[in-house]
Amino acid sequence: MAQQKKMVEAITSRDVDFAKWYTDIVKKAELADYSGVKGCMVIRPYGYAIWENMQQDMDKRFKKTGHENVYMPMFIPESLLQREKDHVEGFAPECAWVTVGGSEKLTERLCVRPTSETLFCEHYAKVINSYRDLPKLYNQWCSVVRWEKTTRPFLRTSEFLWQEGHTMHETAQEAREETLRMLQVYIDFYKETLAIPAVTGRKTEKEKFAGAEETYTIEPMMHNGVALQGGTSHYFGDGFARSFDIKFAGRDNTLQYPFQTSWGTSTRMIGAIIMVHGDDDGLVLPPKIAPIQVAVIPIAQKKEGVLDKANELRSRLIDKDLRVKLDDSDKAPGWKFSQYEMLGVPLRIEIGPKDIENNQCVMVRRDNREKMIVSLDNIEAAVEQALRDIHDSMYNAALKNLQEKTFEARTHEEFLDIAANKPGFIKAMWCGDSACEDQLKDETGGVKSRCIPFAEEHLSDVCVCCGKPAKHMVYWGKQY
RNA sequence: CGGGGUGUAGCGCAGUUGGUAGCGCGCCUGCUUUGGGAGCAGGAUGUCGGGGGUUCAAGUCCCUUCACUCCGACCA
Repeated sequence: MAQQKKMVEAITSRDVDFAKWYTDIVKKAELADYSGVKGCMVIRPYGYAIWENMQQDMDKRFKKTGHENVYMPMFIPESLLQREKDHVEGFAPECAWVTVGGSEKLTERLCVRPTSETLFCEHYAKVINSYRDLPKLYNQWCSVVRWEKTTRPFLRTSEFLWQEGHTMHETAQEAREETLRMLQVYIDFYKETLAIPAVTGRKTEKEKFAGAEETYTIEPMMHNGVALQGGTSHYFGDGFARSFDIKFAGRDNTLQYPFQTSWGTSTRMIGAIIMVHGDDDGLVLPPKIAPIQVAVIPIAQKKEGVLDKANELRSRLIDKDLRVKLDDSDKAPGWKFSQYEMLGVPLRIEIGPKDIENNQCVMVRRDNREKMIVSLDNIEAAVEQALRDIHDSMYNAALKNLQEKTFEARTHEEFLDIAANKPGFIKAMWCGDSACEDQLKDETGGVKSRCIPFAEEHLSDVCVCCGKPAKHMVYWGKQY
């Protein structure tokens, strides 16, 4: 066999051109396609199946923590949006507006929701009257629109799918606990489901959400060392409640303002999966969310008994609730191997006449190409074990990348040197002044504070930028 | 929003001094194949991104729009 004579659908190497590699995978793994609508993408069945699997997993976690799903309107009247000053200032530049309905010009224009805090608040004002109505733990699955200047599939599109949780609590303490609880849900989801490790912590004043008192973030690192804000959880205090006049009668029979949180993750996570786990042969999907977990490839399938055996194998695995595809198309086996690698299918099983003779099959892991000859007697257990192993290996490989690309800077020169020469995160001390964040960003061409981690280390006494006494250790890095 | 690039068959591309549309892959049919992107034979496929202009004649020149992409400024 002439090996790889024609790489028909070859993709750009990850190390040669990361950006092109990324879009190649989006297209060739059939995750999404460009549409005729500026800045918007078509999420194709395979990409949407990944999103559905993520949704199901997260939704269970939200329900387990006591949340209920609701649906709010997709339009926000301008007057409603303007109720909270910081919020509207933050979002005004990226709002899309509806000004005409039918042929009538609207008396008040409608914003296509960029996020739904204001709508939740308007509703909460009606349904919260007593401390007995609290907490309100709502979540919404929907799409939102942000008029972005430049877009990239999954990472930044004008419209994107997401979930937004919005909760109201009797006390600040409870709301703060909720903010951190949901951040932890995200951290667990990233680790247990997406096999993605991340740095987490609190955003600086400069980087926090418009209208929030505190913003917490999960920041996974992509293979090339660039960060992606992977999910955020906000504590609002009672600021929105005051702006929207949400009041409840407390246990002491006084009128009080409730305390609020919101938290969100989006289809951007699909971008993270691509850039954390993918390689030069295509996508590599974490088994938990892979639309196809096992691809069964029959060899010499026209030979007597091969397809029967392959079908039997498929049925046995499906009985274990595994997502299995048996590809009995008349493509050559080598073509199928490459195709399912491109699609990131975690496990491939080859079964041919020789295997059947020996009551075995060949199992090949997508993540490390390891080939295993496995007896058909307890193939179910072997597959389930392999999928667990794949998940763990993927997580560990991503963790290794994160650790190897995290550096410490103690001086200004050191910081600039690392920023210029070593892609990744930089740990460095900071005085707390946003002017230093601005300066470092300018000097480095885009390195920004990612977060103040929960467990800060003491690297030195002074700010890496201005030399004044340091208040915090901050993770810094470029972001998508 | 500034600077570059691209738009021709499903995909990737070629198309010269303007002269009537081409290649590879894929697709369809048949036969042979099957353990890393199979072989042979036959076949189908185009508003040349849209609009306007110059010309006897425009994929090609001019104007104008739209979309995509990369690099900056702004952001889930």
